[in-house]
Amino acid sequence: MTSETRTRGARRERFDPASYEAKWRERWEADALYVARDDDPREKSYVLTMYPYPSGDLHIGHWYAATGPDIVARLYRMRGDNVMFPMGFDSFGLPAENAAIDRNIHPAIWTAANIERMRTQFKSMGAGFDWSREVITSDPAYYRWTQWIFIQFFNAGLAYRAMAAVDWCPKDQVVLAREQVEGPERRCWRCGTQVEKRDLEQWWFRITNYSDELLDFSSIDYPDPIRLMQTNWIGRSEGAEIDFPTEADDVEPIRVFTTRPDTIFGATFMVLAPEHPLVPILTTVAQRADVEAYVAQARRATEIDRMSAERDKTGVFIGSYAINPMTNERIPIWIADYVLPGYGTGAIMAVPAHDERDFAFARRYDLPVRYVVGPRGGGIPDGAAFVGHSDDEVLIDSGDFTGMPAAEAIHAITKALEERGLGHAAVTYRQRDWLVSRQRYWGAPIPIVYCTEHGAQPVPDDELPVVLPEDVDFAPTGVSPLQDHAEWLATTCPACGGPARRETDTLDTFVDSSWYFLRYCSPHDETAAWNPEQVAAWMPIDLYTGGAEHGVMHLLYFRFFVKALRDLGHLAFDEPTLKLRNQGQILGADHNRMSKSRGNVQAPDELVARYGADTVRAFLMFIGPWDQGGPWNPSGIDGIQRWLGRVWDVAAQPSVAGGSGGDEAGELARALTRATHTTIAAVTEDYEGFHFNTAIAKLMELTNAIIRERDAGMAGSTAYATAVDTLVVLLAPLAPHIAEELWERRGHAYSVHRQPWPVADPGLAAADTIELPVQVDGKLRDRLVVTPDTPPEEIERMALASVHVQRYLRGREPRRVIQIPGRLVNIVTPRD
RNA sequence: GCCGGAGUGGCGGAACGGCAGACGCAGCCGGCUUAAACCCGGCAGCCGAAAGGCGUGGGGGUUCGAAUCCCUCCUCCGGCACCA
Repeated sequence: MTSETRTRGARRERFDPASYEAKWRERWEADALYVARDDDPREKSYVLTMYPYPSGDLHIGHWYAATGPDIVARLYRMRGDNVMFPMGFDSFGLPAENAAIDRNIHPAIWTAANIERMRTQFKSMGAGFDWSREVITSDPAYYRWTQWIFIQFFNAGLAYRAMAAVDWCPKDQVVLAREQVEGPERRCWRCGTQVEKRDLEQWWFRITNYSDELLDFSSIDYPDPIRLMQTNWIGRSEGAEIDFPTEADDVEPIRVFTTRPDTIFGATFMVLAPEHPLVPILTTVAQRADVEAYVAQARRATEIDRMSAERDKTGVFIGSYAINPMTNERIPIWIADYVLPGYGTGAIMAVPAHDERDFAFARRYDLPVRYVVGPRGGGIPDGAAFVGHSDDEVLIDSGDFTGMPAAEAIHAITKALEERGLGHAAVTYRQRDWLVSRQRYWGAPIPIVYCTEHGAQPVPDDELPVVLPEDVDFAPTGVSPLQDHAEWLATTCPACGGPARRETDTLDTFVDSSWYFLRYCSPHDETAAWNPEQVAAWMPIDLYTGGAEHGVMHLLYFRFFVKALRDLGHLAFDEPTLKLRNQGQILGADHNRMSKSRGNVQAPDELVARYGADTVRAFLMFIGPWDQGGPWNPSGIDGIQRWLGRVWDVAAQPSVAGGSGGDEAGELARALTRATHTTIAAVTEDYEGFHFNTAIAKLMELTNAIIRERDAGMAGSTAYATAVDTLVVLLAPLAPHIAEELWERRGHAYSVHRQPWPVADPGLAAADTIELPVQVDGKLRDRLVVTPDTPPEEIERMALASVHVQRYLRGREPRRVIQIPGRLVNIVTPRD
């Protein structure tokens, strides 16, 4: 904590953030300084940071995540944009329900209390959030429209109900979307428990309709890692679907997907997934017992066992044969669990010579391996799978196609099959549809009723929202707690008026967060999910920030929502945000993720009490590149405190321009003006580019320059007054409270946050003289101080005259002299 | 295994292919103080008395010049993982 400061004997008023920070926050709120107005004619700028789950307390990571976009939003605002920077809460979800179970508090009450607390904590950081637009997703006024969107999707066939083997978390007693199961051990993203497979009838969103469009990033600016994650997740593969006839009568052929139709002459057996529908039909009597045992075992095997690439491949011959359509050979049909039922057609042509997995399987069961692709120059590979398929490889032993480059044969063989009606080019994706139903209470009820006569019927719009009943037993049973609520459960069919039963599953909370950014545009509209004019005016988001951990979940889902709602005629743009930036994660001091159970959570409250909000904000932005994050380490916060104390020292008095202090035209004044303008240019660029750490370094340098000039007697000059005022304005986005307080003390009109952003004058930023490094053979040997307009011949003459250079030249003529104008001189010595 | 990102002083980190270590932290010396804290001034990559030499994970390459570009290897972090 700073005590009284002494500067050259003069006592100045203490730098005491506690004396003014709260005062200014109240003033800003009273003046609606950050409230975005729909009728503002200036250019709009929608800046958004991912809203948090109201877990109970803000930790330092929330401050870290929010301060970056707050700085940029404040920059945009000072530049004259009409900025919307809203905040809300992603308030449905399991922790509330678990708290209810553990502590016997209703989820709604627990959630409301947490929101209250976190809102207060958020307000203490002085961020320029527009709280008038706050969205709370567990509010019926919000989830009414989540349900409305579900019904739009249902009516359009984008929401459907289907039985499937799904991931089930035995601890949370709930199904999970595939994206929510993590790592090779298949753990629940929320609690870390290993998931199980269960066959359940669930609700899905048809996100795969948009797989191709989701691969297109041409109109948006996303970080490369996110683009790659999404691209890999969607996993587009081009190849062919090929039909292999079987010997059985009246049985459809086996359709396979392959990316390597060029290897078809090497297909020596077939493998079907154990779940494949043709398995019971094609299994011969002799093999039935073995096959049934294997299928049963595959069903029981956990996802983990089954997916492990390390595990030995197992399978069973089912007794019948298919015909290779190119060679007309009989090839045996096997089942094996390394073929997955959900990808491609759930069946493959096995080409052991050119696929690692098929090779391992063939080895184990002694199946034939036939090489049909090899290096152009000959030399037949042996003893391993040979996977090359470029123009450098050619087909061998492949009938009419022998000798053709493999890359060409992919298309030629596909075409030949197509002409015979046995195949066609095809594309498949790894991405699956999004499983959205959850067997828990604290979520938006799926607005569907079941009628024995009419099946699944959407709840009519005028009956929305389907409100969660309050009096339920939350104990997890594997089915939704709503199933025990007879009164809520019973309803009537919208089609016939007869008795019907409500759907009891609720929606994945990622559904809520897939459209909250739209709600912010017209948060109080009671007649629609959003007002079309206001959405047209504000959307798309100009800058969205958040954690990269949402790369294949939220950041994919919200893109899907916008595209789907566009196709349903509700939106007129293609992407939710034009620009995305990810902040790094602040880890605990122990280098682990902050979590209550680890006890490594750093709360901001005590830091704010000790240092003030501005110091905490500036410190967080100073510790390193914003997109990098890192372990929490408070050493260094005192340095930030000292710096702001020095800023206070130079700026806490009225601004006096043109006073009696120093020579206005002298070198000192020019140097300070130059420093002021180079700082404006650099800080502006750094703020915009999210390089807050270097922006702060440059603000510190300007502060140090100002102090030197003050000590040199320049404090009364116009250049000095301008430098200090500029420093305060440049500081405003980063440290809004101290900037406001100093702005007032310097005698300027409220508010610094409404000041126009300064513009650097390149003429004033230009240096009178430059220091030119002189290298000999690339190593620094001397420096020249010259004016920028010194002719190159003169610079060369001066450089060669340097004693340091001459020592290395030893009287010889230089072989070359390289000049980079304004940057350096490099003298290359002769070779000898 | 595949795909990314990253390795720079005691620490956090700077550096359009052009002065490596900006800006800070911690440290040391000095001033202020009865004293300490705060504050202020200075020093500070490593080796060396100096001249100078060596330095951006290791090795190689391109270049007048490489932390930066290329190849290769090592380590750490993240994502995906039998996807045919």
